[in-house]
Amino acid sequence: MIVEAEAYIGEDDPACHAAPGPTARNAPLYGPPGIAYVYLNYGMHYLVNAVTEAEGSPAAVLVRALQPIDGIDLMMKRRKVGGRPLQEADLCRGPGNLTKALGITIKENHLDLTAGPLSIEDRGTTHGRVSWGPRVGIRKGADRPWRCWIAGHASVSGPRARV
DNA sequence: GAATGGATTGTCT
DNA sequence: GACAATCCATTCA
Repeated sequence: MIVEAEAYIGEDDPACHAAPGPTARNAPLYGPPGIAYVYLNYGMHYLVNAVTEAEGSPAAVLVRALQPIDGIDLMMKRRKVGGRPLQEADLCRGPGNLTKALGITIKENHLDLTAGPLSIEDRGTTHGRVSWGPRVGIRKGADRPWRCWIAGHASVSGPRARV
């Protein structure tokens, strides 16, 4: 279950990967909505986006955190680094962690999110109140309040619990 | 052809 | 609270 996400909308958004215009890397953003856009950042973390449609502009939603529901054993195995115990709520806490827990790599780029092994579905329910605020971890365009998360949820990323 | 910086995380002090 | 790890697309010469 997705508990945290950020929107990156259009070439006007300096933090959006589409800001420099169409390139080989951000090509999925210019394709049809409902497609996964995966890329590697900081040389070590894969981040997964859902390509959306925003009045004709290239746009995507970055999936930042999930609450694990199924396959927790497998996630534990993938995330396990040291011998330290791993909290269930931490398995998919943060955009880099969740791709690791789900085994998402660059191979999942451009996958159809409406079908197939990697998909997102609307279950029509929200577990808690949704808060909105500024996006995390970016330098440009940090003023846009395009991050949303479930208030107080244990799997929401960030240095401190946000409400 | 070479340099630069980023939508992060875990570890160390 | 600060910093290293590490790769690829873009930018500059």
